[in-house]
Amino acid sequence: MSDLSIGRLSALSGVKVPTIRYYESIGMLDEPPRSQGGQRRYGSSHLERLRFIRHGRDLGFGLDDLRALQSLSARPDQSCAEADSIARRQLADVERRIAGLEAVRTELLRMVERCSHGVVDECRVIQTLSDHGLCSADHDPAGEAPVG
Amino acid sequence: MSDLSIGRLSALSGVKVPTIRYYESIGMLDEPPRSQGGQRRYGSSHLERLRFIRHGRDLGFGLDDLRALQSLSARPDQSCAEADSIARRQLADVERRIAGLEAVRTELLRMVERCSHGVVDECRVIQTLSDHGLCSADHDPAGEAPVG
DNA sequence: CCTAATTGCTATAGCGACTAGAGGTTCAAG
DNA sequence: CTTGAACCTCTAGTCGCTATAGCAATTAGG
Repeated sequence: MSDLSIGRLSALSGVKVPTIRYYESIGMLDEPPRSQGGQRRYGSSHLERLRFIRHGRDLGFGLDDLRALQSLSARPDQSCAEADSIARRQLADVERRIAGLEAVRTELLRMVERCSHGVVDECRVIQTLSDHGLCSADHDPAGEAPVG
Repeated sequence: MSDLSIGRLSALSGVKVPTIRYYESIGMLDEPPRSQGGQRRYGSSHLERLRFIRHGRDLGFGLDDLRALQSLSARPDQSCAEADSIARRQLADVERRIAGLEAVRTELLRMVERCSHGVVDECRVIQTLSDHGLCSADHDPAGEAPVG
């Protein structure tokens, strides 16, 4: 119990102050005790939890997944099959997004390489956007999500 | 002027009906004339515009970028330098996101490969999330955005 | 002990790019 | 002329924050 202010918790966890309060508001993080003046005072368990969340977010997990993983880790005797399946699902999603982005990258490269740097009328960038038929690869639905 | 209903326009462009109305509401797409009963009736210029938007969105461009590119293409005599720079910026962004996702993929692979499929207490998936120190690579801020 | 700067508080609204739902109206085929 | 699919508007919700406003508490220096 290290009695951290929200600012120190933020610095130690790498999670921004408003984000910490947001996590509390949606039930991702336990409400901490308060100082006499009403300011939040955190302990080491909060820091651990926030680091877990931060790391999971960096890996692209959604908050719902992290909630599920968190509640699993509170029951250490259970099978980790569910954790495994969440992680595999996330892996598949990341691989799908990479594949989509690779196709997009290829087409963007073609666009900028062929741009003759002349006038808009002959601009490959705009021509290509106007006519999907000019594309080679398929770069259709790929996927999106946070990655940072 | 082919007098398309919003449903036919949607089918021909690959953009969903509510999305077409949304584009109109934010000024991405001109307001079409209406039938006597008040239903939207589109012409071929709307179809072209929507295909342009759709293709650009597939490539990850934001609506603001597409607005800029669209207004450039309305002035065909100008230099395409700005179009080129928008496309290059988008390319750089895509490459940054790919790099981030590759790092994430590597770590997710490590997680699931090392999972012994036992109990949660020994689960690599949860252990890894709990302790960033177990990671090899950096998989920090990478980037996010739609990818199509 | 006093003050000033920093940090904290709540509450609300906004971001991007849609998506979903309710509850009603118009259109086109038969 | 009926029927049912497609259309209409409007509002609210999604996800994961981020920003702003207008205060109150804490803390470091003198």
